[in-house]
Amino acid sequence: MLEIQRIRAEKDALVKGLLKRNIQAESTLDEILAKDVEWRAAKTDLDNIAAEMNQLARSIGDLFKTGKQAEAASLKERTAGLKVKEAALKSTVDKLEDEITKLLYTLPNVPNELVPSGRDVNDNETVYEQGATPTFGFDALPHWDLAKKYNLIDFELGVKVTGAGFPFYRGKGAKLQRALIQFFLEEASKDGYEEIQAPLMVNEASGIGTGQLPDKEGQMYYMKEDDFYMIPTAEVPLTNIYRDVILPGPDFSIKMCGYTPCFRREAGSYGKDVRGLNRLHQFDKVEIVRVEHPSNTAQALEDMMEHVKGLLDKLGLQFRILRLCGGDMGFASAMTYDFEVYSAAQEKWLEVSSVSRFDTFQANRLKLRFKDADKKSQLCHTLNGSALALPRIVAALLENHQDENGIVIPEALRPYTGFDRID
RNA sequence: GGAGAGUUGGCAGAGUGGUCGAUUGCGGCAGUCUUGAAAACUGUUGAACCGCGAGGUUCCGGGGGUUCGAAUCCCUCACUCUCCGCCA
Repeated sequence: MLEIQRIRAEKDALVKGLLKRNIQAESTLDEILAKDVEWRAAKTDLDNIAAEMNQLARSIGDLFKTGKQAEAASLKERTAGLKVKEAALKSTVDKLEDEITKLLYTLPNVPNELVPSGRDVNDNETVYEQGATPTFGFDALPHWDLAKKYNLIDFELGVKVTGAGFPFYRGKGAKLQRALIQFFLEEASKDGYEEIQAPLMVNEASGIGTGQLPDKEGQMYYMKEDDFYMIPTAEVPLTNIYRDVILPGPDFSIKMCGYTPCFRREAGSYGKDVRGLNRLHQFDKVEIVRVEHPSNTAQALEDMMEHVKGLLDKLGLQFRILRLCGGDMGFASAMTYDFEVYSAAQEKWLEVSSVSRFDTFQANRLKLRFKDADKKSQLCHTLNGSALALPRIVAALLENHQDENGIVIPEALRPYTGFDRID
């Protein structure tokens, strides 16, 4: 959520920035500012009346103590009128606050200056590419065929036991999952991220903190009896560790990582995009999350990119990095890099990681602050990224490392799998 | 699931209707002393909002109520702890 102070101070810049998302925000911002002026006026009046009432109450107390009942009674009468006024102003103030907050919730984050304007995936900027498309002397199979052929993943069994999008991984398929998780976690640890095991369900306040709520509750599985939400990503519990936290000083850099299954309802998805591992309701992911001083955010984002690059490099996958255009970025992001691996058999790019900086957008909701050198509270910056999401990595590994008799496990992964081939 | 007890500032913990945003201790910060540190002593130390400022307002788990006045009384919800039951 954008800060009201920022809208007061730099409305024009925000309008310009949001244009990159193809959002005409001027009228909304003007409406917010108009309500803000109204709110401040009403708030001042309310405060003054409250001050007057406090004063009267004190006087009445004194009069009672000194036995001047009659005078006290006459003062009491004066408070009656004030009470009515106070109630009216209070409801005006509350209403305005509510309206302003609702409007603020509708506004996405303002893109960083590096973000290109644009409408959709076609306007994304490729900033890096590595690796070559593998060539096969035979008909390369898509991963769902490979998974069946080598008995790695059973989608139909998942449908029987739960439903579509909840596959079973078996044998070497299951071991490969476990190896990847272990590999990703170890690599993150080497880069200084603290490993954390987090709850897989969160409460409503946490959902609001990271921006899943309100509005996007349809994307999360919900436990009605207990009012819990299944996490769609480890970002939610990890970032919410720092909800309502004020860090004591300006010198901090918090790096966390965690493996969790992720649960997504994916309402509205359909067609070939959901084939095989491309889109699941439950999948595994290692997430990296950072809380940074605003002056360190740009560097932190670059560090995270390098980390993810290292992972894909070690897995021997062809990949590219895109800087997303305004229209393709997530709601809370100020800048996002997407990592895509090339799926040789499907002949298309698959998104395997998304690394984003949110600046103060999440921190404002979370009330995550630090004390600067002047002991003043300032909002922290948050960042996060997948490092990495498993399903599409598995898809790419199977497809790109296949030969006629099986699948070759990349060197870096062998210490974790304990085998070098699937066949 | 049953019964009971709680929820107060970074932590511990007072406070049962009137200058209480809150005694005190610990912790933090600053200073005195010291070559330096520790100890001791002194001072200081919650957050948000409005205001150029002076200052004002709000917050004692959340919400509502009683009252001139609520941390304190009432209602309600949430959460935590203890004991019993069940159980990985």
